[in-house]
Amino acid sequence: MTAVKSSRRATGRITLSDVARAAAVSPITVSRALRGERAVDPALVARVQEAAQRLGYVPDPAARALASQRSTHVAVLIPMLSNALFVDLLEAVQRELRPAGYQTLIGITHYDRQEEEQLLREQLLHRPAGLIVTGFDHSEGTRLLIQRSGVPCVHVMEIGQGPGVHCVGFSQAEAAAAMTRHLLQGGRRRIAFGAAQLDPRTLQRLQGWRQQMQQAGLYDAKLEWLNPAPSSIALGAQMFEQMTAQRPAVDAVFFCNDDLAQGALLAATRLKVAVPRRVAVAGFNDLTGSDQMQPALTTVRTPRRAIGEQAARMLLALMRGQTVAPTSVDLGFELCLRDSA
Amino acid sequence: MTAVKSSRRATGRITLSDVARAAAVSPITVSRALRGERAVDPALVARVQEAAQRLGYVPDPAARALASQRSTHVAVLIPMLSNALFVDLLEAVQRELRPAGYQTLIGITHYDRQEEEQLLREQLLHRPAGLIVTGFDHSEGTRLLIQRSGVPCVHVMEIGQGPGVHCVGFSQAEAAAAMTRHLLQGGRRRIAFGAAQLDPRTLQRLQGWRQQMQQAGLYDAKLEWLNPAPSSIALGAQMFEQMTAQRPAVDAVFFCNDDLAQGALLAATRLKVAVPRRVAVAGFNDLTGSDQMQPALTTVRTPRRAIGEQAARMLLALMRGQTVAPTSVDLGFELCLRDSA
DNA sequence: CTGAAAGCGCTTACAG
DNA sequence: CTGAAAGCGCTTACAG
Repeated sequence: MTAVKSSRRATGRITLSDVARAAAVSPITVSRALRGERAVDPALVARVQEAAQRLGYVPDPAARALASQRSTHVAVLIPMLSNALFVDLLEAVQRELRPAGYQTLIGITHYDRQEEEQLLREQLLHRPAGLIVTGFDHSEGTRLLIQRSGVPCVHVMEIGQGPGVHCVGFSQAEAAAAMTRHLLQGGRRRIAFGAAQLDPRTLQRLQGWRQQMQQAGLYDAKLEWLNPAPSSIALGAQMFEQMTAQRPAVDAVFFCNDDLAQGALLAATRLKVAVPRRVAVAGFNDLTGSDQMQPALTTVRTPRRAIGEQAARMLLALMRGQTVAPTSVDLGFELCLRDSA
Repeated sequence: MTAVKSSRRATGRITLSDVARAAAVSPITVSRALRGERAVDPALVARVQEAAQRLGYVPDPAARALASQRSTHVAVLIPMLSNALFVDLLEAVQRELRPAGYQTLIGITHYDRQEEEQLLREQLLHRPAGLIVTGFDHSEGTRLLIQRSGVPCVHVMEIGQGPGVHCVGFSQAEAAAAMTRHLLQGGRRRIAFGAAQLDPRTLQRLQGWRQQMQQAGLYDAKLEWLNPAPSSIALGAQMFEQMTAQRPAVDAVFFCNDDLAQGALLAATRLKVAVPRRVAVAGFNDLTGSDQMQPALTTVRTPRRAIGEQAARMLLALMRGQTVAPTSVDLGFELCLRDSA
């Protein structure tokens, strides 16, 4: 015989007050017991949890967000989903965040700083509990928005921005340098660098290659093959064709991303250019399919799943108000030596 | 000289009341004017809009959701982001929804009906304004949740479920049948069907192939090469190797997805199996890279971007309370004949 | 066409 | 350790 409250705007939803009534405590106590906040009598906590369970109570995210000025959303800003790298990253982030009760709000920036700022502005209206952004190359507006919002933020894919900035990634420049050293050690002298998109991380890889080539006394600006168009298999094929036609002396090409390298290998087959005999080909990221290429692609394996996982965990700690140390986590990389270089 | 309201819990946010004060009307009038709801005196609308603009007012999504029992979120349930198909779909959806003021909440089901139901249950707590789900193969619980929630819903990728169900897609079976007919017309007799994942749409394609083969009097269960593992380039290579070893008489293989077919072409190169001379290879979806393969892959081009766009527009109309006709939109497909078959 | 009142379902800030 | 009151910023339902 329960008296049914019937308001003009009743939603039928089980509320905190319903649980409070069932457990014979005040709504505030229910709120605290369920969130594990402050000290609540363990006996009451048990009673409240039992009642909540029995009634099938689930907190209303909108009400909670309005009252606490903080939602259960985590905004994730990534450049592009068509780069499989970010799909892996995102899946790892979601796998950590969802069980903790957070929803992921994805913003695709298309490698555009203005679009990123606009997206962030929109996301911030939802008062996200946390933020995950790609790299450090942001507009001044973006930087200010992040800072002033006070929302915990973790940067992914890159490392090293001094204290106060939380990040999980690896050194893009060092990874590229390591692959360049491998090519040099293999006896290659005229090692070209093929890059597309020309986003910040690509340029850091370019720097790593440059530095090694200069150190070896082999740097030549003509070996840089840069194209601002989006990275793709087709573009890699096209770049490889042009390169072999215009730079016949090149004995290795290091591509900034595997899709370009895969395209190059397909073009090499078509053009009957012997890989690695005449030209070695190396890629970056170890994307799906690279191990199946003819010859199998030598590349740099990057830990994007681990980055997503660690970044999410770091953010979870920050959102709980904990202090995180170290603030910069370097997850390294691995040379993946196969047959093409 | 404005009097600054200073509450114990002030958030610093510009609110509806601030705009109301500035425009010298009541908050309700501001609410109505800004949403374009009901009839408001055009002069007042202008005054309100001017004030809102000047103060930089943006509505609070949480407050709005709490009061109206409806958020500005649209939940999108898709099987997997590692299938480029769904990335294309998703990008198209976002491109339509974002300018209309809706945020996309992505749920990845991993082709699992129970996970889909769980995700939907979580999403529904956020009172989404709309729902986009993949296909029609849902658990009974999912079906009930959608129905009882009353949230407008559009199904994508498939068509034809009778009235009352909104969908945008194409006939998977017919598309597969068309490719099978092409292979038959090319003189192929022992056409194998290679499939992975075995999700509902893959099985519909299998049906389309079966029906054509039976009609041609060429059906043989041994030609079905089915693997429940996730679709990938590596798996396609492996399946092709096994098939050519165990079914030497096969003169064509029709794969249910391009990644499998790409892997098969790479394996063929490795095994020195002449494509299409000895075995024709066909794929499905025309994914990135298929045009670059050696030989270029013959496949079925599917309109996933158009599907995303149309589905989003249909949903927008439904969310506005409009009636949509027709409720089922068939966007067709296109044979993409290249060199491999 | 416009508004005063009440309410959406939580949490904060203050007391005790 | 627990609670009564007030408030978060909107919209609904009812009047006029």
